[in-house]
Amino acid sequence: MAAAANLSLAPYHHHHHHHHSDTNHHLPLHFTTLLLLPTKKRFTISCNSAKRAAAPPPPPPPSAVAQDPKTPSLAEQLKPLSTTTLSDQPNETHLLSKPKSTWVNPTKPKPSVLSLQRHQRSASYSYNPQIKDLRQFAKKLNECTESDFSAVIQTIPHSPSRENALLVLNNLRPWQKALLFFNWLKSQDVFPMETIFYNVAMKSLRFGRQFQHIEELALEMVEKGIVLDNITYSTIITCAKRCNLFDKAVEWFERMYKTGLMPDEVTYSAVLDVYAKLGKVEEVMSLYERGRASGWKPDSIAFAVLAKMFGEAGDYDGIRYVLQEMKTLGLQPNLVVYNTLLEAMGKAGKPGLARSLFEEMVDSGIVPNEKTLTALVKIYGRARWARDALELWERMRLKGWPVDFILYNTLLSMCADLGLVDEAERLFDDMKASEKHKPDSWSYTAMLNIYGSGGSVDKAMDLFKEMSEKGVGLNVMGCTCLIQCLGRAKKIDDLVRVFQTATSAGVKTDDRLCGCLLSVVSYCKGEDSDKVLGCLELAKPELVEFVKLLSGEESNNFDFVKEEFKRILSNTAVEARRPFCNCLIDICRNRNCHERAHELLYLGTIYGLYPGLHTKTEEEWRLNVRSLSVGAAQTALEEWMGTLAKIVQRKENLPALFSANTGAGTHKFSQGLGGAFASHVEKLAAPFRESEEKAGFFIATREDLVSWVQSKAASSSSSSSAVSAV
DNA sequence: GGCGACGATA
Repeated sequence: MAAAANLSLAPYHHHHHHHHSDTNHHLPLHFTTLLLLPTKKRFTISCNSAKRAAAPPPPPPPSAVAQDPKTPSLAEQLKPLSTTTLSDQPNETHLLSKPKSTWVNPTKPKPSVLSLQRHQRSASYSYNPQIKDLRQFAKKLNECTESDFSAVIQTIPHSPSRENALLVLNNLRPWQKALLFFNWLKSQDVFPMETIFYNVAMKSLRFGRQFQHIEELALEMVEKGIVLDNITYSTIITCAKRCNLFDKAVEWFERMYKTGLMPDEVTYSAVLDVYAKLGKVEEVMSLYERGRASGWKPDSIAFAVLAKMFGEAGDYDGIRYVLQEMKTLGLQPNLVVYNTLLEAMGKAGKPGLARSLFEEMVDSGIVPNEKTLTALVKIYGRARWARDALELWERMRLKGWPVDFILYNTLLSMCADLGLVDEAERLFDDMKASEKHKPDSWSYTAMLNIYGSGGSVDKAMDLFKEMSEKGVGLNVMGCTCLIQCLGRAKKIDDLVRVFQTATSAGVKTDDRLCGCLLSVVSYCKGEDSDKVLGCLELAKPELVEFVKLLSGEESNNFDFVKEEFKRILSNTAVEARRPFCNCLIDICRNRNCHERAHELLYLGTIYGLYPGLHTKTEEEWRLNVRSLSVGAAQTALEEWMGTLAKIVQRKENLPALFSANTGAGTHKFSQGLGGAFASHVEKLAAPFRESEEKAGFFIATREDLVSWVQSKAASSSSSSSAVSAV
């Protein structure tokens, strides 16, 4: 409960006071804050921010509102908002006192911002006794071919009156039919085409994602002088959004803006979503505040949009802002908003707050659905909170909360990530026993992941057989898990068989799978290595070529290797680049090409594959090898020792402490790194010792290191350097 | 007898 209170109380607080103009000092703190700060990580909440944020000063007099003689574009309007003042609570006189305000609709004599027009469904329709016939007719139109259309249209059971025509148009699903019918209506010329006909036709076109056609209709409306209303604009905008034509969506909103039409709540949230999907957080917040200032009361959908946006940005303060705003407006989050907020909390890295928000939701009487639980399971999994995840699962079963495939599979992959083998098996059996949710290829993948990373080759292969028996397709990830497992068990013939089965069944190989094959190559010899390279040859031939180049007899020059390596990396998915480099380094070391291994580590570093490999503070220099393979970590250690030796010899300043972080091996792939590192330290006789307090750390003091370098120089130096030293 | 002209979540 304490955490729940935490969530909603602290208001926004900003640190960036520059740009803070005098003109907006009267606005509530959160308002100006949001408009002024740079997009990324704008806010940090400090503990005392709640105390510092006093009650907002009163709004300015209406005359303080800036005016423009011409109608500027929306972009122009949104930008200067940060230095422009707007009233928080406008009223009618306020608006009428500035007739040129962009947001006043010139076609309407009495603009009412506060009561936005929303269509009243009941009012626009009355009961139509011919509905059955007309629906049947619409069905016939839907099902006929386009060439039969003109014949079928003649069989219309009743006269195409305005209401009848609307009813039919409304029931035409395929956009082609809607467009044909719409054009037919126009050719009949029995009544004038009103806005609603265009809107209904556009709905169908949007369903078919026909933005081109929608835009043509809209331009036709403009040309014929038919009024475009909020429904028209929001249909156009959401269609553009669905077609990923975000610039078009903005363009049409700007157009609407220029006509002076007031957006209603639907248009607001549609446009906010467009800006949010474009990553334009500043614009979203400007528009949000502008809307609020002109009397718009944001609803749950608008807040879901905002929450999603802040979640995507991992912006925790933004999430708090949403909660605060809802509270201010006296709006209780609904299920969707809670789900969005929960997911946002997860993305912002706040599992504890997500958990308390979830409890708050349940306490308020809202029953979680599949999406809620999926979001939460993901969060607990990522936080490695096995206990919370399993307790949640238990609670789901007890309460009979809804489950679906995604939730089941999310639970399974959570078990895979946390190494919960027994629980995963139980869950998998549950799925097999259930009627509705038999394990699918995702479920099998999660199980293959568990058995694969746990080294249970036989169980993994049993699953593989079971899949083909049950007709469940193997996907790339399952294939990768299986191959990794077979590789470690040195069952290379099985590996090749799995690879061939998968590819001939249509599995498209990806760079992760190639990285997995490459890692098998790195620890295989002779014939085995050739077999795996044979698989890799089919998936990524240039990589095999590069492996041959690395161990080739001909002495390749560095620049050539560099160019080839760069070419391969740029044709490789980002997430597979470091694994490639790690494996290639391992391959070099296993083939005694240590020089080349160092070159590859160097190249990997300059291509940004190992960010944070070295960190330096005043007191401590650290080598961070957690994301490196064994060979790469050894290479990095050698490199570091060489550099440190030079620094000692040059008598430059050194910190008191040196450390190497291998990680404690809790992650399934990093196991064994610590041990391998320890033995390499021993081989080099480097003065690092495993830390007793911090698992996964190797420590050396400055004194140890200096004396090691000096003794090494003394023992290994030739007589000439010994002479020069004298 | 009961008619979806506009917006949100994995």
